[in-house]
Amino acid sequence: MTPQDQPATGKGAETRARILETSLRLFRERGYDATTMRLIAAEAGVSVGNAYYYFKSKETLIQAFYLRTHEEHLVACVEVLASEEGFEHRLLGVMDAKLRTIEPYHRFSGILFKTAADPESALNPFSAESLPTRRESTALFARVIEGTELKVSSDLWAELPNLLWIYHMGVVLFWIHDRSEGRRRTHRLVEHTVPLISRVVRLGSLPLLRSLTRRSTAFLRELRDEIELPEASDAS
Amino acid sequence: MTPQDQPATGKGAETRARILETSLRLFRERGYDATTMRLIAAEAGVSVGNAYYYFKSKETLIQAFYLRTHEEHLVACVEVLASEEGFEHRLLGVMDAKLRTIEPYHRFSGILFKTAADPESALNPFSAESLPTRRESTALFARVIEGTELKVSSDLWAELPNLLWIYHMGVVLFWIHDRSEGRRRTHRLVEHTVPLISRVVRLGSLPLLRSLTRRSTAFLRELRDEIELPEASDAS
DNA sequence: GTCTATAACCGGATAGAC
DNA sequence: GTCTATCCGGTTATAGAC
Repeated sequence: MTPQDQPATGKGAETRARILETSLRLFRERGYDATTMRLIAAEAGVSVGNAYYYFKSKETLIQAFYLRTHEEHLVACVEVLASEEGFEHRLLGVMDAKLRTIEPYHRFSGILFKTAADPESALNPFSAESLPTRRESTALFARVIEGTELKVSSDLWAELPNLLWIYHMGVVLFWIHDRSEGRRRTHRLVEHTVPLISRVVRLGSLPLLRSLTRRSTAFLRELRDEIELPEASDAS
Repeated sequence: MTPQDQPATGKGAETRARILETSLRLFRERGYDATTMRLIAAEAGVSVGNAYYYFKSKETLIQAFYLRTHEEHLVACVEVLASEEGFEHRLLGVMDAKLRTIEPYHRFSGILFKTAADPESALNPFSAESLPTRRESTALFARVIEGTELKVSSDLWAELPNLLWIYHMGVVLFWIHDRSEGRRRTHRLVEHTVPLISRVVRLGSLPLLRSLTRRSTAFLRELRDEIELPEASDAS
């Protein structure tokens, strides 16, 4: 139906790609607000109406950006995940890869979180529409803990990928607001919090903390089920 | 100079108030987007240009909303903070008061926090412009721990208000995305996490976790200083 | 110097012709 | 699938009234 999702392989696919590339370049170069739809259209050599034929709104272009950086992140993680074995090194590597992947877009990141914070927007990472992407992203963190020496209880093991995904969202939030040169503060944050997480996770297995861990994971699981199941409200 | 901050006590003060009340009412009734500046002006019985004379942008109206709910929250906390003595009860009371205060605005909270999330915006809670409000809000959490039986090391004690403020921001973020009836999920989240925080804080004093706590609080303090000092960059 | 009103401008989005 | 013309709403310029 709409040519707005999978460009498939028609003639217009090339036009679509041209508009997308142009807009991402302009976002990088001039930021989001300064990049008007009229400018994107002009630079891509199409009319405004035509740009809207392929992307139903300016925001939609952001979604394309998300997808792209996510894919780039996956690629950037391949090496660490293949070579490193320790939990800390793997997590650190994945987080570093993330920061490196999104850095070129820092200037335009403001708008990202802005739209991401809107509960109405399909772009927000907690929305039902984002579930597939979220699952994929969480799967990455599952790979971080798979095949490591990490010894944790099975209930924590099941929730850990989600917890790490949330942690990673928090880091991105910090990054967005980070005005230090080269995002120095965010890098320090990661370097400091990754070992912290590692230690806390290991501590969670101690008998002393067993009941606390168990209750927390149970609650987490319940919340997650409730949210991921498409509004299976009270009455059937 | 600008009549946009303190209305003082002139004749225009009444006009300003009328515009503000009208817009807040319309936001509640029709949502943010459906409330145009032209409509606000018409309903308030002024011209569009006049509305802009008192509020430099539509966003500014949101700032007024913030201020109002913050003040309402303070009032709503007076009782718990005066009567309760235990840390858990005090924190729970303050969080409950928060949720109760903002609940009437849940419908259009998305847009509110959307603009607040923009790093460029003076409205965002992490901005330099928000420092005074942030300090005030953090002070509220300092009052939560003051005069309780809570026994924690002095370094953690110093950082705890900030940590609780961040926790409270996270809860609000969850609340924004909470579509359950009566915000049931958020309430459960608070009920579950408050005791968890209490337990973790107490555990932090154990010898086993002493070094972990010390290193974390040191890092937190450093980060906070760096952020709160107005960009005291490398070179003087 | 305080306040008000009208007429634009600008950019996101849409309608409808080709 | 592509274009032109147009709408709509936030915002600003400007001219002036009290």
